[in-house]
Amino acid sequence: MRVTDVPGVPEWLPEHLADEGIQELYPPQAEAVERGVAEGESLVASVPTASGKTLVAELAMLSAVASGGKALYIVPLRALAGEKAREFEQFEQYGVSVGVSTGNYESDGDWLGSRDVIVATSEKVDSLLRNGAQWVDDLACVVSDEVHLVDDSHRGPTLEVTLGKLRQRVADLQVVALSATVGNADELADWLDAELVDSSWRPIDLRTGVHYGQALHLDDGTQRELPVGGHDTQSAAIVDDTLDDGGSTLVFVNSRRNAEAEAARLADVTRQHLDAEEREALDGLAADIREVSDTETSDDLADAVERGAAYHHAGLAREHRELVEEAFRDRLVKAIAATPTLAAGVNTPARRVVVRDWRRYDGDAGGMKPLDVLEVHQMFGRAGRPGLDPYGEAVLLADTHDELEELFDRYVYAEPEAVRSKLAAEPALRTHVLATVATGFATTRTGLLDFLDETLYATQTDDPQRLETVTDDVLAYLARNDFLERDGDQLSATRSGHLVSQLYVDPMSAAEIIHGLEVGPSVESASDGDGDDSETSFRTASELAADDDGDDDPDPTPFGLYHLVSRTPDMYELYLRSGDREEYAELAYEREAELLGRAPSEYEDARWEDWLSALKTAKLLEDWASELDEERIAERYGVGPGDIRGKVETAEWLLNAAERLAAELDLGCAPAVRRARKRVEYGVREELLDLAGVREVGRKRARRLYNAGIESRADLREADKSVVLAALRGRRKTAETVLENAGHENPSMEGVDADADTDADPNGDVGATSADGSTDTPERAGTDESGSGQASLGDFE
DNA sequence: CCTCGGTAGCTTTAGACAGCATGTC
DNA sequence: CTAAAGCTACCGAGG
Repeated sequence: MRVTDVPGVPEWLPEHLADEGIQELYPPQAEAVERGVAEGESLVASVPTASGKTLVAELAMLSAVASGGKALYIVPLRALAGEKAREFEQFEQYGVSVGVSTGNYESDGDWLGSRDVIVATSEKVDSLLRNGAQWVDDLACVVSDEVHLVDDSHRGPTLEVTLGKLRQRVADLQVVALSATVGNADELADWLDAELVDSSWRPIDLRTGVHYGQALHLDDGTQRELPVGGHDTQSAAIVDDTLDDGGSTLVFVNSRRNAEAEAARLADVTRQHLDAEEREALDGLAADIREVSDTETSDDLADAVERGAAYHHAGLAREHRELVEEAFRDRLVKAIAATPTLAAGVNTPARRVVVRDWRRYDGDAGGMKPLDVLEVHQMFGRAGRPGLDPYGEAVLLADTHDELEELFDRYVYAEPEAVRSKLAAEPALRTHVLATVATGFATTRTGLLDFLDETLYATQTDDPQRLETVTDDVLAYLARNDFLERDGDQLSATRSGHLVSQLYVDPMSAAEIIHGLEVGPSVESASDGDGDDSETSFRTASELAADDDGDDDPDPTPFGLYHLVSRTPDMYELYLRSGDREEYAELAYEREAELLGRAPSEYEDARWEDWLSALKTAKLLEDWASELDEERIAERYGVGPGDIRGKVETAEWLLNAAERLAAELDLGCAPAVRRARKRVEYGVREELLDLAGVREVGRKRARRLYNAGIESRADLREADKSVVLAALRGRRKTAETVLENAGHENPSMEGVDADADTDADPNGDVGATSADGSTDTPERAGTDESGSGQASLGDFE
């Protein structure tokens, strides 16, 4: 089918596509058009990666926009939202406006409602629905990318419920669901009342197979010699062979450590294939990588990149990942060893894909579990760049002949699994039942069950009772925690229930937070403890005054609050390593007075384990909020820069929720919670909060200013400019901007010289001392560097 | 004394959404 | 129901 023959599409589109080199539709695209995607028909397209799904979505969205409606494109990842929006911006020249909305990014300029095409994550769409976004009623078309993720036990239910709500709210809404090839695309189509295109067609050839011994065994029965030769590993030999042909390779492994070790090995191969120009470019890239973060992770990555290889996993900072992905697309980095981050993320195709590890540790299963066929096929799908590679090749690695045969049966010739809804689980229903009632989607138990009856789960289950049973359990839980009220069949959300729904936290997190804040420190009058009065000194004069006003509950400490939000189901747990149990059990005892709520006993195994794991997270957050540098934190907790950022972000979000809940319930500690949140947000100690609130002043600059005697925003306005300039290490432009942001009358630095007496020595920064800066436990003694941070420690002792 | 290689035993284990209001070194 | 790679400490041989 030619693009000129597509009905319903705006008239400028065929020419635009022709300019892009698209004259003829791919077979699955043509089939989608025949089923009416461009004329408002709902459709499930179950097709391989890179077989033109995006164009199918565009045909649907553009014809919807052309007939006066809006289109919504739902993505599973924030990073994908940006990528998709950039693709759709090609249509802005025809007057189609595009907006993005994710948790950390909102389209600038006009309000979302004025956009024709909106790209958002499923959670953000859910949240927008909960918060009453009006433009939803103008939607004509919704595209759901990677719908097979409804199978995901954590995030799948959100997508499932959100699609259900959109369909219920907007009559005749066109739903275009794009899926990887799955075992039961027909069931998805049934659920969405949609037409089905189920195809395995690909624009470029993908050969799959297994490498065993000295040869690549391919799915068409052929073999291709590929000797391991002098190489250490099969993957190294494959990378070498691919490079001989000018291609790049993606190697999937099952752990971060494996990714790093593999990258180091592959770098020995890739370095042999670099020319002088590439070496120079890679040196520059390595320097950029080191610049991103001062951690071992960052250094190791740079070392590999200098030699033309890289690793990729969630411990990397976002900038790291972006740099690596971009360099790989530019063919500068020749091989990447990656965890599954890369299989699901932004588009990074390679000539060859190697799935080195096909089993992954699963604690619940008690050992290594084989990857799903669907997951392996997703990795395979990264092989072959349309228009650039002549073909793609994806292989698994076998050690034995038996394994060779097993891998062929298990993955090469196997059909992907069926997608199964995970909705009927308490954690999922807890949040969605509350939101469904709070937003008025359902006002009765019957109405709620009717709504749930339209979900994928209901169409798939052979135990219809189960959904009802779990729903009743969840309703009881929500009522018990005062988020919901029941009156016979009637359901209504309480004020706090509404708030919890809008804040988008798990009701169980909210309940834990509320309980912790209400009960307060587990030991009475924590601040009157053992003379080490570290906790009260965090409080400002006005707070102490407030306490004198008859409120005799001590405020929770930041550490107590960090622990509280860290033990919430919304905070991903940090692993306890060997020795950690003892270390954090000791910390739990030392800081017992600060911890909020009832501590579990050491004999309640699972709870105690969670308690300690949360304590580890809390300590990390406290270190961050005590200006400990990234490098030390990464080393101390065995995490990467990406993990630190992730924890901090989640803590910020949950502490914001805690603050709002405290205010709503009149708990009085909202200001203390706010300060704890600000400290995590800025990564500073109490005394820098004011300074770090000035734009362009972060934890480092604030500390330097403070050490130079400038302790507040007001000081900054009246400060001697030469002192400010010296504290900011002589950066005139920065100093001007900072003064301007602080509200200085005349920020100009013209004619000002840095004050030679002001020492901007970074060692003046507070180092590794922990926030209480007092107890001399062995574990801390070694990190207390002589003389560091004297100026500020006084405030804590 | 140092280096290299081999090995036994121990340790560790993927990912990433959301609120709100604006911005690091 | 189900593990395995990588790292470390250690040993012995060779230079």
